Amino acid sequence: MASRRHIIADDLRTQISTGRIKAGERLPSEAQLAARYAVSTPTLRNALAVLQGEGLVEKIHGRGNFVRHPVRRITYVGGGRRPDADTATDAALRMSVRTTHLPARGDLTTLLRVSASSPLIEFLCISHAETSPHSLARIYVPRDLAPADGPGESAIRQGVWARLSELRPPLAEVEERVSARFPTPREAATLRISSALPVLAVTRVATDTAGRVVEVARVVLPGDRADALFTRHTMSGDRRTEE
Amino acid sequence: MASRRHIIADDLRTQISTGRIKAGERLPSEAQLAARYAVSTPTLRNALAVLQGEGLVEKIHGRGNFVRHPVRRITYVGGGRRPDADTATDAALRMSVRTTHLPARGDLTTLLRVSASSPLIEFLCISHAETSPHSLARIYVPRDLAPADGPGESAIRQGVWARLSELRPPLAEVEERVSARFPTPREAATLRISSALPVLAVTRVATDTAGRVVEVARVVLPGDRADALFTRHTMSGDRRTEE
DNA sequence: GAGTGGTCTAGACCACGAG
DNA sequence: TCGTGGTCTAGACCACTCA
Repeated sequence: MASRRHIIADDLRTQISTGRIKAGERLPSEAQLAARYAVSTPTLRNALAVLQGEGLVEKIHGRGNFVRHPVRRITYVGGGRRPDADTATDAALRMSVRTTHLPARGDLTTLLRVSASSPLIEFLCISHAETSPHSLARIYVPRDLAPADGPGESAIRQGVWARLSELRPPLAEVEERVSARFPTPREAATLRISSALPVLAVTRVATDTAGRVVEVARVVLPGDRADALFTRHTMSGDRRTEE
Repeated sequence: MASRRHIIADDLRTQISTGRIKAGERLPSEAQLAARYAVSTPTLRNALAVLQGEGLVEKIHGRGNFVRHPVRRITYVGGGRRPDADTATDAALRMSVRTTHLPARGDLTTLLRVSASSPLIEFLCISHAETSPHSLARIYVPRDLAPADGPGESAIRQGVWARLSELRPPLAEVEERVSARFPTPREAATLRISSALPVLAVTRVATDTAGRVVEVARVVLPGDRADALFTRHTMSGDRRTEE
C-alpha cells in the first residue's frame, strides 16, 4: 500500500522535521538522492512532489531543492473588499499592477451580468514577498465604475479600492467561490510555480445595494503556501436562514 | 513552451467540448491513445492528468478513462452549521456516519482549545452521490456537548446538528480555513480519487457566544468536482471593520 | 483470464542558473 | 561550461474489474 515515493517522502519529512536538514538548506541533487534511495529519477521526483505539495520543499530549476521556511504562509481574507490577498501580518509586500482596457467576453459577461463586448477594465495584480511572487489577481470592473484613467499606476493602490468603497453605494453582497485546481501554464509561469502543484482559485463577485455587480476578481494562490480564511459572525438572536 | 502532454490534452479537450466524445463515454485505452499520439504511456498519462485536474475526465482503475458529466459539481456552502458538504440542489445523497470516541491530540487540542487527552467524539461522514463517494468530513465535538450515546447511527443525521443548534447557545462565529493540497493516501483511498489530484480542504471552527469552541470539522472535497462557496451579506449602513 | 490503469525502471535529451 | 531540474522514452511488473 505504501508506494516507494511515500516511503522516501516520509523519510525526508522526518529528516526535515527533526532538524537534520534545516530550513533554507539545499537538499542533495535529485541524482544523488535517487542513488541513495536506490530508485529511478522519476520515482525520486515523485517523492519530492509529495513534499512540495505539503509546502515543505521548494524546487528551483537549475539550482536545486530547498527546505522551505515554515512560516511563510499567505492568508487570503475573504468577505472583504480587499484588492488582493493580504498577509494578515506584514504589509511589506510589493505589488505590481497592470491596467488593461478590454471588452467583456466569456464567463465575465455572465459573472458581471453585462452584455458581451461591454467595456471593462482589468487590473492585473501580482504581489511579491521577498524574492518570489506569491499571488495573482485579475480584477474586472465595468469601465464606468473605474476611476478616470489619469492618475496612473501608482494611485491605484489607494485609488480604486477607496473609490469603489466610498463613492458607490456600499456593497450588499460578496460571494466567493473557491476551488482547488492545477494552474494554467500561464499562471504557473507568472507565479513561478510548477504546473503540477495545486492552486487555490477564488472567484469573488461583489454586488452593490442596487443589485449591480461592481467587481469580479479572480485570485490565484499557490496551494503550498496559501490559505483562504472566511469568518462569519452570527449576531446573537440572529437566526441564520437554514437554506 | 507547449509540452507534449498539453498538446495532447488540448486535442482531447476540444474533442470533448465539441462533442466528438460524449459525456459518459469511455476513452480508448491508454495504450491505444499512446500509440495514436505516438508518445510513451507516462506522457499520455500526464496528458490525461491535465484533463482530470480540469474535471473533464475521470479515471477508474481497471475500467478506463471516462468523460465526466459536466453538471456533477458539489458545492460546499460555507458560513453555516451544516454537518457536511451539501449539494445545493438535490438532497438525494446518501451519507454514512461513523462515530468514534477519542482523546484530543495534535492540532485538535489547539483548534478546540481543550487540553490534551480531553474526551472528544469524532463523526466520520462520507457522502455518496450515485456511485462514487464525493466528500469526507471529520467532525470533532467535545464529548460533553455531544448527545447521549444511546440513539445510534440513524439518529445522528437529524440528531447531532439539531441539538448543537438548539440546545446550546447560538454560534457566535464560524471560521473556515480553506486550502488546496494533495490528499493523504488515506483520504485518496476513502474518496476513491487519485492521490495526484488536488483536494479542497476546509477546516471549520465554530464558536458559541460564550467563546467556547463547540465544533471542529475537517472537510475534504475532490478538487475536480467541488467548489466552496462563501457569501457575505453586508447590511446597508453596516460598516465592515476594515481591520 | 483478458483488459485496464498504477507504479516503476534506466536511461536520454533539453532548459535553466551560476560561475 | 557545468550542474541542476524538466520532460520524455520504451519497456516491465503489479493491482483492479469484469466476464
